[in-house]
Amino acid sequence: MPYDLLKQNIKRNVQISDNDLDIVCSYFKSKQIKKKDFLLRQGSVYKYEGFVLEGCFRIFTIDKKGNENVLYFATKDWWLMDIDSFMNQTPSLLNIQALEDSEIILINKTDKEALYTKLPIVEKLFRIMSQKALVAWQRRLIRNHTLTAQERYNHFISNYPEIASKLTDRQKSSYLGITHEFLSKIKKQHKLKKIM
Amino acid sequence: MPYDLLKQNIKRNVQISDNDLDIVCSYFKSKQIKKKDFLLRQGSVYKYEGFVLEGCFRIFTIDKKGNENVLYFATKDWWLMDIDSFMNQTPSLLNIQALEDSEIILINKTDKEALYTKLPIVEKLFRIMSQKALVAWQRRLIRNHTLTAQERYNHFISNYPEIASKLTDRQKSSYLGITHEFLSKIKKQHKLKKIM
DNA sequence: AAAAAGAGTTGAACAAGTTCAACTTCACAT
DNA sequence: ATGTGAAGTTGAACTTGTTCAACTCTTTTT
Repeated sequence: MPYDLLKQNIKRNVQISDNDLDIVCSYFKSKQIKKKDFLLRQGSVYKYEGFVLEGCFRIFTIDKKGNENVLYFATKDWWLMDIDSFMNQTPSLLNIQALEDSEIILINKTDKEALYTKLPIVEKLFRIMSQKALVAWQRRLIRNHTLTAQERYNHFISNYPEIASKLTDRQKSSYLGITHEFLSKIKKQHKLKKIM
Repeated sequence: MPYDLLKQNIKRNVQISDNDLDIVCSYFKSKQIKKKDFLLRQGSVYKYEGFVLEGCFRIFTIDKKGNENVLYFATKDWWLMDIDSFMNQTPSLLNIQALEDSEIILINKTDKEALYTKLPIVEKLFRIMSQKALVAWQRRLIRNHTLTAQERYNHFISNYPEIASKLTDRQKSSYLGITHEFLSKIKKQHKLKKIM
């Protein structure tokens, strides 16, 4: 049952019949992605919305100075969407890159629109998912305003240990909005505190 | 037609019949709020979702150190929602306060659920609105990571001049995630640059 | 197995933003 | 009209985080 993970994920958000679940699943197609390959590159249009079955992705932008800025990571059981580009079919500001060999399932825009029409419950599903995501983004912004880099680092590794364990320090620092040099110093401080 | 503003707002997001629009509007009740009064206080449960007809609100948290942290402002034609508290009917982390005498229209949770069931288009409406909001939050986080306080200030006042004009510098600084003293210094720098 | 590239660490000098305290200016309630 | 409190300004000392360069340690590529 390769789609079991997707089904469980959906059931956590809406009440849906097994039959409808099967219909939803039938719209998705599986895809393997090799480590370091891109699912999407800045400037091109995002044609698929995805759900990660296995592996790990980073979603990031590159600013004018050439710095990479990670918006978020997506591992097993996470949705991969570039809402802006997907919804409006405009060039994306984001890159989506696999950090390890990964497997995802994809749905394209036309099929998704069809699915919304065929099964109104899907509309509700994405409404609820989007609202939950919105809350998460708001909380992250508050953390960025109120916590120090040290505190944000601690929050990240204790709240997302599975993801953190797959990442290099450079990737973590990019997500936290600090330089990798400073993250290194934070970790040293942390160790010193433990010893004392 | 006091609900014209709401109707126009909705029509910008979904195609909807005038009849359905009237039904949607009939679920909202108007409320006047005096300057400095709270629509919601941290710790209480948010029972209504609102749409601003006139005036201005600030949505903010107070952290452990006692600092106020503005998440966003809402003026005329903006939605006022504390999604987390409203969706799950749990105590809110947010405060919503009127910055001037204001008028909003409200819908309560039970009625909103009823509306979702009665008119599936409303489900689509809020799905689309949430997704658009999500994009805006992601972009704001990127700006926070990549821009200096100076640049964020410039971005804010040039992108939201109407809102900015209603705010004190303290409120702006709280939204930008800096101290009001530093904002004052930024403005001075800015003026000096203009002169030279 | 060697070479090359990427990842982490460290230090010194620097820049960005904060804190605190003192002062000025403005709004508005009485 | 006046007093009071909130809003804005400024400076000095401070903290947090950056930059750049040098070095080490792994990984990956060949």
